[in-house]
Amino acid sequence: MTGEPAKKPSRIQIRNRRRILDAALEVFSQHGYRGATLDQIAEAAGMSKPNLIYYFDGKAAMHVAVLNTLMEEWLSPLAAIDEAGEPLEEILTYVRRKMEMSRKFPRESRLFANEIIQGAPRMGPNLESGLKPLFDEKCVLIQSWVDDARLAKVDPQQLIFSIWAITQHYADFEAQVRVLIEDETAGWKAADAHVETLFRKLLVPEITSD
Amino acid sequence: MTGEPAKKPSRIQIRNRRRILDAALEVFSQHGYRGATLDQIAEAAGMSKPNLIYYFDGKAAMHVAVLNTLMEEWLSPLAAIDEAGEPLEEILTYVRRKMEMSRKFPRESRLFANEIIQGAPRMGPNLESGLKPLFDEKCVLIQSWVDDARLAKVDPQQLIFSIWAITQHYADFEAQVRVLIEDETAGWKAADAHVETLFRKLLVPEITSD
DNA sequence: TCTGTTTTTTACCATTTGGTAAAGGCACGA
DNA sequence: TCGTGCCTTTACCAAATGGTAAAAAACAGA
Repeated sequence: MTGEPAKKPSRIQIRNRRRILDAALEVFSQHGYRGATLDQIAEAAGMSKPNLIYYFDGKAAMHVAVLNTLMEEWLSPLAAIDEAGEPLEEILTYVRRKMEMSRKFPRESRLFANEIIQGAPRMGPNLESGLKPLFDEKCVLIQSWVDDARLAKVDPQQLIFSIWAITQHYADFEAQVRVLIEDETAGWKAADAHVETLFRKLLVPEITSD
Repeated sequence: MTGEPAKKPSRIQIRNRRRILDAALEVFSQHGYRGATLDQIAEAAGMSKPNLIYYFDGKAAMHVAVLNTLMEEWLSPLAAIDEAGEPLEEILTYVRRKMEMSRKFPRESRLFANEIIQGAPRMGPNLESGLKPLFDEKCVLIQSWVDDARLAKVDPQQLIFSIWAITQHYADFEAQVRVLIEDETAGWKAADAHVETLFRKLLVPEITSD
């Protein structure tokens, strides 16, 4: 029923596909889909343009491949929020992991940012099917924590948006941050401390009287 | 010393320049600099492509013109933070005005976001000369408020980043927000309340004992 | 080593795109 | 009414860009 035999990919295929995806990530994240050219990607991947087409069925397919490849990893910190854990600590851990990802994978962050800002023209369905269910699930979980007074009263949806906005800001708007903050290392340290404080103050549950 | 005589622009010039800038804003904000085409802008402006070039010296010049035209207005809420005002109320007013701008001028927000994400290749100097002085000035002000215990201890730079990140998120990532939030009107209301709470909790000064 | 298959490259090509040349249209004062 | 100078458009162009054809090169199994 699956149509094609789907032969096992050779070692060369695996290596080259990886190289192309990495090059594509580099170029797409810096210039956006439209601004990226196959020549740029080819050069970054160290191979000729037609060879890209040999491995991926055109520019659009390459873009989708990059997005899909990274999507799961990108959402893994959210997925890792544990129902059984201590609510405040779970959320703060999530925040810390997001900050870490902004630092380690700014290209991935900008790739998604570019796509979303431009209206997610090539990722729309993926948002519905991949992101939305996970988002909804975690919102329900956080709401239950709020209802049990284990977190301060907060709108789970808005909370997650805030976390995304702040943590990804450091990667997405890095060019601006760099202009405004002289010492980069100190800046990151201050950012970590600030974000920790901010969400702690927002989320620490009130002392109830009953 | 100013070189050209700089004749007064005719009514037609004023009208058409405005129309072009608006069309350019529309197209640039949706597709980014590279993704936008002169044909798209021409169509949006309701005139022929060479006519654009008659009014603006090429695509890059148009982009810079749009950015510069909007820069001042975009920063006006930050500039409006008043040294003489009540600290917490000043900051919250700033936050509210930023939220309002996200709602009313999402195109402007996305225009800047696109530019910054891609490394501000055409706006770099403008950030240094236009944004940085204002940013530094307001950081000093906020720091003085903190030192006087009129605000909770907070890193002014990080505070401003947080405000930008959260408020602009609703405009820049609207495509994502729309997928995840069903009721748009309710979403905006919740956003307003959430943002208000978040920054109030962060900034309300501790009761000091001495 | 020989052979069939996979991988890669060298020309190409059609379209798109930023920009130009030059002529036509139009408003407005003399 | 007639120029005169501002405005606008119709062709065009050269470069860039996504993609193809087909041959060369590298590779793997017998």
